[in-house]
Parts: sequence; structure tokens; C-alpha cells
Amino acid sequence: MPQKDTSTAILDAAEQLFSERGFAETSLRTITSRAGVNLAAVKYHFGSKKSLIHAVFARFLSPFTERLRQELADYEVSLERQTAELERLLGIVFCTAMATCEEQPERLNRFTRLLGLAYTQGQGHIKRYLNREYGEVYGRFSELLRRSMPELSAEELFWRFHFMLGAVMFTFSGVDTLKAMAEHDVGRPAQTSDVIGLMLPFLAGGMQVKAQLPVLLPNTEKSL
Amino acid sequence: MPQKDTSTAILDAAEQLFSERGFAETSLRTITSRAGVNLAAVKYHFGSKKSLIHAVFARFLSPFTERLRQELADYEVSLERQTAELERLLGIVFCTAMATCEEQPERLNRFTRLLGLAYTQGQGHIKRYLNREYGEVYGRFSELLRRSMPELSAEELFWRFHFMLGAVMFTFSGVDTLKAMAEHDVGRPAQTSDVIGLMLPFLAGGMQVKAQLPVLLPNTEKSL
DNA sequence: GGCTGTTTTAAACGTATGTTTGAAAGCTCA
DNA sequence: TGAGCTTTCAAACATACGTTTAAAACAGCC
Repeated sequence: MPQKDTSTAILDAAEQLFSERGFAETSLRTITSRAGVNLAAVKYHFGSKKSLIHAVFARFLSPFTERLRQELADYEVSLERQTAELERLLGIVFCTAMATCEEQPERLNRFTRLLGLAYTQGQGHIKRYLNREYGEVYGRFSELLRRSMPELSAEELFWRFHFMLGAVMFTFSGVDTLKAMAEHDVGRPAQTSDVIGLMLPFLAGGMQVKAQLPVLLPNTEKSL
Repeated sequence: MPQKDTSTAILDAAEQLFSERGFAETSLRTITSRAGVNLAAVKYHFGSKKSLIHAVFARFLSPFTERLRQELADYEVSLERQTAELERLLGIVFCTAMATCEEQPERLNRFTRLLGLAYTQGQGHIKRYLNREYGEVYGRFSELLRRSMPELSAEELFWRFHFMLGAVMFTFSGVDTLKAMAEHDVGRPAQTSDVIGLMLPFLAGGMQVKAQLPVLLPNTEKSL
């Protein structure tokens, strides 16, 4: 393969540019010129910008969710022998994600950032697409999560899950900037697996902390 | 005041629309038509779209950082009598934010979402503006944070701080959607102060968890 | 070689955007 | 009232975008 075929050249450029600038801020002209192909190739191979965005997600998420479905199924049968454990469940997700792009580790950053953008930076069609296409695996995971924290109320679990999601998304969204800042501030370069290693205890610690008296804020007086 | 003056009408519409759709996705025509003013009024009162964005941030952040600077100074002198405590420090930030917009509590959501967008959805000029204008107070806070967790290494503190930031930003970014989901899933409607009350223990728990052996992920084998 | 279907190309189309203009309208104060 | 300044307004400008077109280039196969 002396040079990439047109579709993957477009997908590669789009994936990188979308993750750097967002969807609306990235024009098809920028993508095709970066990919070294004609503008109309997007229409020919994908149909429209919307479909291109979906294809970018699908190229990562389809292999990922396929692997994850299997891993979760294995984990589920293993629960008959041993007890559910939060860090193991989270580790499975991270490991599966890293394994999905093990030949290009930087894709994991790009991809988590894309997911974060899809969640925060609207364009409802992306969320609809993701939910329609990959909602089932998500449901399986969140059921296993619930089982791993049976003492937590549904409400607390819901919110803590999204706190966790936020920490992950936001961190990976800016992970390149953050790595640079960390190297500047702390001196030591960081790898993605290092960051995950630091993140897992944080997440597990936050998820598993025992609920405290939540009446702390209502009075917005000058001071606490 | 029978009707808002033009500048604040524009700022109100811009703040809301930016926080709903992002900066690039919101046109000046949408803003001015929502505000009920002429398109050219943006140029007249603010100069350009960039300056309008900066003004939206300034209208919230200037009063907020002024209050926060004072609160942090008070906290700092109180440290001579009592020991630093993480939850108290975080509580100060949340309380100051809520107090800054106590007559319009929904502005807090909008605003945290705007900050999150500024961080994730590039447009470098926003980050530069925020850092130039409000970087000093941020520095004070992060120094106090460091003092409240003296046992943590600089590296761990750095990363955990950004995990925390992510949980906050992401949650508020989608807090309206999340509240609706929570009400649907759990049945009970949630207020912003409730969410903060649930978030504080999570954050403190994650920040304060004792570091574990971080060598858990490096092998990206099929399973753990 | 010549035909057929696939892929690439340059150019144009229509639309939406941020910006700018110059005149009209409103306001203040003498 | 009328002059001087501020504010609004409708209209236009230049640019960038996603999309579409139709012809050219290419591929595989008889």
C-alpha cells in the first residue's frame, strides 16, 4: 500500500482535525486539503459532513464496543465466582480502549476528546447517532457498574457516574496540553497509561466514598 | 427600567445561546434577533464577535473573581488559627460562585458550561483572554489547594486537580440534560445545590484517597 | 483496443456568516 | 427650537462554507 486510500485519508484527517478544533470549526476544505484529496471526495465516499462525522466515530467505536461487549460478558460470568469490584470493571473499560488502538496510542486521546465534544458541544445528531448505534453496550456497562456498588442509592450512583465521566472526558480532552503543563510544572514527562494509573484511584475513591451530610451549601451566606 | 438596554440585552442573549450551542455555532444574527436589537449593534457596542465573547465572560467573572479574591484572603488568615481543609476550600469556591448569581441561579450552570466550552472547544483567544485577565486569582486558589493537601506529590496534585476540574465542568456543562435524566431515572427533581452537595464528597474523596500502586495498566493484554 | 463502471477533478451554486456603511432617529442641553 | 452627540437601522460587502455538477481520468475485463 504505497499511499492510503482516499476514504481512510479523509477519515484520518477528519479525526485529527475534529478532535483539535471541534466539528463546526473544521471545514471540509481543511480536511480534504490536509488529506491531499479533492473536496468532492467527501460527498462521493461519505455523502455529507454529518455522515463523515458518524463514520469517524464508527471507525473507532465499532471495534471498541465489539471487544468491550465480549470483555463485559467474560466479566459477568466471572462474577459467579468472585465478587464485583469497581476498579476491575473500570480497568476493563480502559484496557479495552487502549487495546483497540494499541498500534496508535495517541488515537485514544483523540477519541475520548471526540466523545467529550459530542457530549458538550451539541450538534444533537451526533448524540442521537451514538445512542442509536452503541447504546446497548453502554446499558450493559452501567448495569454492571450498579452491581459493583450495591450500597449506593440510584440517585447517588447516577450523579457519581457522571462526575466520573466528566473527569475522564475532560482529562483526555486536554490531555496533550495537560501533559505539556505537567512536564513543565513537575518536570517528568507523562504517558497516557501513567495518567490512567493516576486516574483510577481518584475515580474509585470518589465513587466509593461514603455519602456525607449533603446539607452544606443551601445557605449562600458570605462565608461558610 | 421598562426594557433592558441594548448592551445587556445582547449580553443576555449571547450568554444563553453561547452556552447552549457553543461559540462558533451561534451567529450574531441569532443573538441580535433573540435580543430584539439590530445586527450592527454588536459592532457598535462591542466591536466584534470576539470582543462580545470576552464581554460575556467578563460580566460574570469580574464580580466573581473579586469576591473570590476576598474570600480566599479571609480563608488564608483563618489558616493561622485552624488547619487547612480541602472541603472548606472547595466549598468557598462553590459558595462564591452561587452567591455571585444568587438572583439568577441558572446563570451558574450556564457559566460553568461556558468555561468548559472555552477549555475544550478551542478558539485559543478565549483561553488567552481568561488567563491574562483572571490568571492571578486562579494561582492563589491553586496555592491554597496545594497547602490543603501537603502530603500529595506535585504530580499527583496536578493531575487530581484536573480530574476534579473535569468532573465539575462536565457536570455543569450538561447539568440541565442530566437533571432531566435524573428526574426520569430516579424520579426526584434535583436542584443545583443538591448536585453540588453530591459532588463535594465525590471530589474530596477522589482528591484525598491514598495513592495506590499505579502499575496496573501498562500491559494491554486481552484482559486484566 | 474498447467498453463499463468506478473514482477523481475543477468549477460553480446557493446560502450563511462577520463586518461595514451611511443615513435616519433619538436624546441632551443651551 | 436647533445644534451636537449618541444610538439605531436597513442595506450591502466580502468571504467562507457545504453541496452539486458534469466532464475527465482511471481501473478491470472481454
